[in-house]
Amino acid sequence: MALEHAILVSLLERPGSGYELARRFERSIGRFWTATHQQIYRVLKRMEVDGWVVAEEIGQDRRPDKRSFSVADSGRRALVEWLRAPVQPEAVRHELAVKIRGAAFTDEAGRAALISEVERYRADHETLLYTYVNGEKRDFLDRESEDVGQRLQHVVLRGGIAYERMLLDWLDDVLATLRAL
Amino acid sequence: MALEHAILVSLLERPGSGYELARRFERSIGRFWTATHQQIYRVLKRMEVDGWVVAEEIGQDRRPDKRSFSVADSGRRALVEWLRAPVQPEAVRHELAVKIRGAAFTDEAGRAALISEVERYRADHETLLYTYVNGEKRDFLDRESEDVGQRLQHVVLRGGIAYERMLLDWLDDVLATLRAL
DNA sequence: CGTTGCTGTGCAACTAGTTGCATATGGATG
DNA sequence: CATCCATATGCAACTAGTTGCACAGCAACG
Repeated sequence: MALEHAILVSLLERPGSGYELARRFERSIGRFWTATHQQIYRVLKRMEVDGWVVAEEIGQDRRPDKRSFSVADSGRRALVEWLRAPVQPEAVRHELAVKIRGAAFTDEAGRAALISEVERYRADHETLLYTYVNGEKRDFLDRESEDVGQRLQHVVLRGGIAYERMLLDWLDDVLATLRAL
Repeated sequence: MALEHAILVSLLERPGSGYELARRFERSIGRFWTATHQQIYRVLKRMEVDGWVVAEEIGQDRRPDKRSFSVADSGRRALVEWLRAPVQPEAVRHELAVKIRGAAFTDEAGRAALISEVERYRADHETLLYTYVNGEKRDFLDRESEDVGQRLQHVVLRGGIAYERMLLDWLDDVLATLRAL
């Protein structure tokens, strides 16, 4: 598993509570590793038991108290060790591709419905691309003065942007192909 | 889940045994939906119980007997219905991106090891790209004369090619960034 | 003052997927 | 003749991830 390690990276970048982590997984980290808050709390508990992270109770005035987590030495060592291990081959699950090949086995109306779905999917990813591009403009203005962490976050974001651009081009190809059937 | 549906598409394209399906999932279908033979046999059994597929016993001379599956009417209806449903947002799990951001928290030797890993990963995907491109040349010579199924398979393959090209470009960016740290 | 909404934490049950193992036929290699 | 490889099917145990639900504080709105 790598959720532990994604959490370690996120907490090393900045300590935070389970709730804050969950919100980060909806945004930045979640672009390449999704997780729900339930899963995060469960894994966080295990990591605390294993001594990878330590919690600090923080009482808050206008909000419920929270437990802010930081990475302990053994957690950092675990991360460094994991970084050295070979990258596991990804488990690809691209539902849309299955549906496109499945379109050969439905009727005209079914294909029309799929075209609508692809259009909606394309619009969502176009929005996502703009979000990324705006985030890049906002957070990575001056490439020369970036520190190590920022450079690495930036190159990962550039990957997201490249992916979304490639996806939009391909979706146009898909739409043209479906419409021409 | 969509493994059922991926199997339905594969069996509609051509009936086959669990073993044959497993081999297809290592190649064509597995480019966008991975599954092991154990999982396939289990799901296939459930699909048979549900009446989505029917098996035919085939005795073979030089090989163990096999059970060849075809899609039944109710399976085809289930697929058509699923095709109409909205595409679920993908659960992204991109381990390499986590490792790249994690590289901020290791030492020089750790980053060197990561660079080697990225190089290996890049070489693997370059090989994969050549496999796709060769497959395209072999199977999709004459775009005008393609039937519906081939056109759809081809557009999905073009997606795989576009993805691999984008990935290689990005990995070069990653390598340059890591080396310049 | 009731509802909605954000912050904050978590359990329980379920589903999907992985890993390790088992078994059998028969061809090819050394 | 033993071993390895490809074909062929499957169980059992485990791990990871999803879904549904619950509870609590406090602020803002009407």
